[in-house]
Amino acid sequence: MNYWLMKSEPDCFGLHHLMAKPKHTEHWDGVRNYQARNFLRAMKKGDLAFFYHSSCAEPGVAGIVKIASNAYPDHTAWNPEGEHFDPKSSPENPIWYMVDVKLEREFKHPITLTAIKSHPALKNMKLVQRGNRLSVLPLTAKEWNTILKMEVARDALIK
DNA sequence: GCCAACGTTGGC
DNA sequence: GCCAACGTTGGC
Repeated sequence: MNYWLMKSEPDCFGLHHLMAKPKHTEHWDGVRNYQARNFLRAMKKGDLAFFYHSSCAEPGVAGIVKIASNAYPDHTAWNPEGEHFDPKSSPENPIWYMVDVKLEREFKHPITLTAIKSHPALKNMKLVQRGNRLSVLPLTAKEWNTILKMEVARDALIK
């Protein structure tokens, strides 16, 4: 079991868009960065990932998704009309990959980037390191559990 | 909208 | 292989 963090802009495809899909499942397409692609290919069906909202008013972890498939070729790279077209990729020689994700649950209260940055146990997270721009990145089990505990603690605080 | 950080491209 | 130019990401 591995843990991941996947970024998306909520205006484009947020957690609620995923919730609206049949079976709360959708493919995670459009990754066009080799390092992020390699992480996608390292994913195994059954892994868990945080759904992270980026480039919005309050960036942070919005919920949890389960990786619902192993990686397979991203066919959106083959559509010349599509936003994510890449002429270098073909069905015979796919460059880009995607996985299916299924929404597990939405956090009652998102864990904001500010909260993540201020937590001492998370200072080595890839997310908060200098110049990080990867849209898919791995988490340690410790980082995963720390964020889960932050959600519980925040919930208790508000009650 | 600004800008820092990074990846990619292409000339040499 | 080097590196300048350019495009993109994403927080602020």
